[in-house]
Amino acid sequence: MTVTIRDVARASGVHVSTVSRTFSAPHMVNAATRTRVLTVAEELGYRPNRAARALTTGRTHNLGLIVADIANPFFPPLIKAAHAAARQRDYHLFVADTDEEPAAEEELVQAFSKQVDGVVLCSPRSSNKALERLAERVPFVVVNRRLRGAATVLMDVGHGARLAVEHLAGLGHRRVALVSGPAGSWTSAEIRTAAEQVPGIELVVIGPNAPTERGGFAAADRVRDCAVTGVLAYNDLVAIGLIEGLADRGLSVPEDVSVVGIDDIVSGRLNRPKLTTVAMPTAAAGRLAVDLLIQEVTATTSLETRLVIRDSTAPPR
Amino acid sequence: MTVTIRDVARASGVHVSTVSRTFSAPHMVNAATRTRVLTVAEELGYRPNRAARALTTGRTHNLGLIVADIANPFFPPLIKAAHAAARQRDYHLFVADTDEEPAAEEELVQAFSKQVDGVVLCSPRSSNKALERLAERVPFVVVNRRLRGAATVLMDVGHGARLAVEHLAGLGHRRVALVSGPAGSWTSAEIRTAAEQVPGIELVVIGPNAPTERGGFAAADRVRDCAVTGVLAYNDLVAIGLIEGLADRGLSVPEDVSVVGIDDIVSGRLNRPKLTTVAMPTAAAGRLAVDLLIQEVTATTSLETRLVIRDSTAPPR
DNA sequence: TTCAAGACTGCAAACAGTTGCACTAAACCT
DNA sequence: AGGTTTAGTGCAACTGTTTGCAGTCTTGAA
Repeated sequence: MTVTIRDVARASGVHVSTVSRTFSAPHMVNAATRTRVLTVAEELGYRPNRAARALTTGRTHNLGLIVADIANPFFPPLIKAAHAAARQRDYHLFVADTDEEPAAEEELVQAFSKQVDGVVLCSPRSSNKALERLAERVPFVVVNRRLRGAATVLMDVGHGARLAVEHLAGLGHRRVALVSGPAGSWTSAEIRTAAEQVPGIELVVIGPNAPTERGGFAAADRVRDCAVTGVLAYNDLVAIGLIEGLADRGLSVPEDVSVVGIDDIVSGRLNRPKLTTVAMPTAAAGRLAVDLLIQEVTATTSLETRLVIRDSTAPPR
Repeated sequence: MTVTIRDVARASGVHVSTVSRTFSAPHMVNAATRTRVLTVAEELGYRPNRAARALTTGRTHNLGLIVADIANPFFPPLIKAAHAAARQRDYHLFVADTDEEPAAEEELVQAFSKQVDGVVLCSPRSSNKALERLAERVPFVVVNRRLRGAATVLMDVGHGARLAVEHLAGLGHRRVALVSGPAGSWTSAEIRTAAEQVPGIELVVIGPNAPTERGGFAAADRVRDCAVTGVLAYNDLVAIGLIEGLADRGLSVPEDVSVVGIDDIVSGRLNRPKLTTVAMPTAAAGRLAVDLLIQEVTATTSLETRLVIRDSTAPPR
């Protein structure tokens, strides 16, 4: 049924090992035989079986990518870039979704372990111990989480948050709210410590909140009650939900309160008002993560973020 | 290094075949030995090697999913649902992105073929012939494309388009534009033929257009020039771009012109005005596609769509 | 008591490749 | 001419698991 290396060997009058080598070590075989084997292989429609190859070499040429929620608009650009980078080096990409369930991370890594050469873990929520245990099973790189000993790619959201709050300060705001993210999120912690350090700004922290539009919507009451003129939201979805919630309460953005988001998802660009936000280099992170994985270098890199000023911020009344 | 079935066999004093059976055919092994093997396996941290298993059984327990553009907001919910369905049956999912390049479809399927038990192809653009050729290599199901002989899941966008145009008619519109999608798209053709059949409506077709916000933006001039009061756009991104383009030209939605999109992506819900749109059951399609694949049934199913009326449509001036 | 049936388990041959080693023949060097 | 290197190829063992077949040991029935 399926054509194997032996069929090609027979049809081209050489031993299987020669066929094997024309594919995995072409320089070791005579040019003439090589082309003969290749044409025969082409005719027969032979493709090396990667699973079988993996068995002896131990390398699968597959990578795993684990995110909390594929449908969260933050991730697709990252996934896309990771896929492109993998493809470029002839790797295939498993994609998995933990559904925001930390336990699923561990299980997925385990399940992947024999089938991939490495996995990239985005914003993992598992404990350090659990991650270290996993590191013994399969190489991985973590994105947006600090982890000793593992390859890491960080997006410098702290810097972005500082820029955002400074932007608000520059517009004349003095009292701003931080509508924070879920408890235990590295990103959320980074944002907070950075925001707190901006001089001349009185920061009130509201949270933790779900990292969703709904979470932002639900925080609207508390934002209104704490008498701020500016808000930094955990991410764009939260910002959009918050803007909607504020509108329901008669407050308009940016006239009554300025809101800045984080991530720069497309919905933010399409939203009215267009969101001022901290652009996260998600594509670069995805690409870099798989490159690190493939090259087996364990470095920790921090990617630049930048502030994109659009229409949701203005001087206070 | 890595613990194999032999290690478990040795440690629990049975033959490897018994260990194998405790995992793949538990009912064939004595309860006592089974538990012994399982505890030993647990202690040693043994996980069956799927690649090796695939070699003898021919089943990899992997599936492939190919879409045109992972970052297109239409797809992530589909991918997520497909992943969940796969996971539920202990399958892993390769995800790939053709970058809107039809040639990539064929190449990706080829590359996947030995490594998956089947692939789901979303809105493929390859020729029928090419697809039939691929069908010989690996089972697949196509989404949003009609293909004889292959398992198919369709979203009944024609019906949705008809509802949309009827909705406009009901509001009193008489002349509406169809801002169509890319040439050769099955979906676009479906929309068109359905929209043309609504009585009492004079339809002017504008296109083909890129299926993006930019495409919609670029169509704004032609929409203005053709003196319509209502528009059906190929998808929500086009609709949003169009609304923006119209605003630039001093036309507001829905006061001056009503716009209805298709897909019901989140950006449409978050957009101002909130988009009236045809909701596509993407999650259901993803789930169904992998179920069909796993169960190896080749049926063709058509999923219901429905009209969601929000704020971008109103009676004409 | 004897025999057949059934429940477990072991044996060994696959599955589709890779790779260290051995071998041959040609090319190169004095 | 003789020896040494080198290029190319074949041989066979190995990767981790499954599975048809055969063997052993119980168990139940006649």
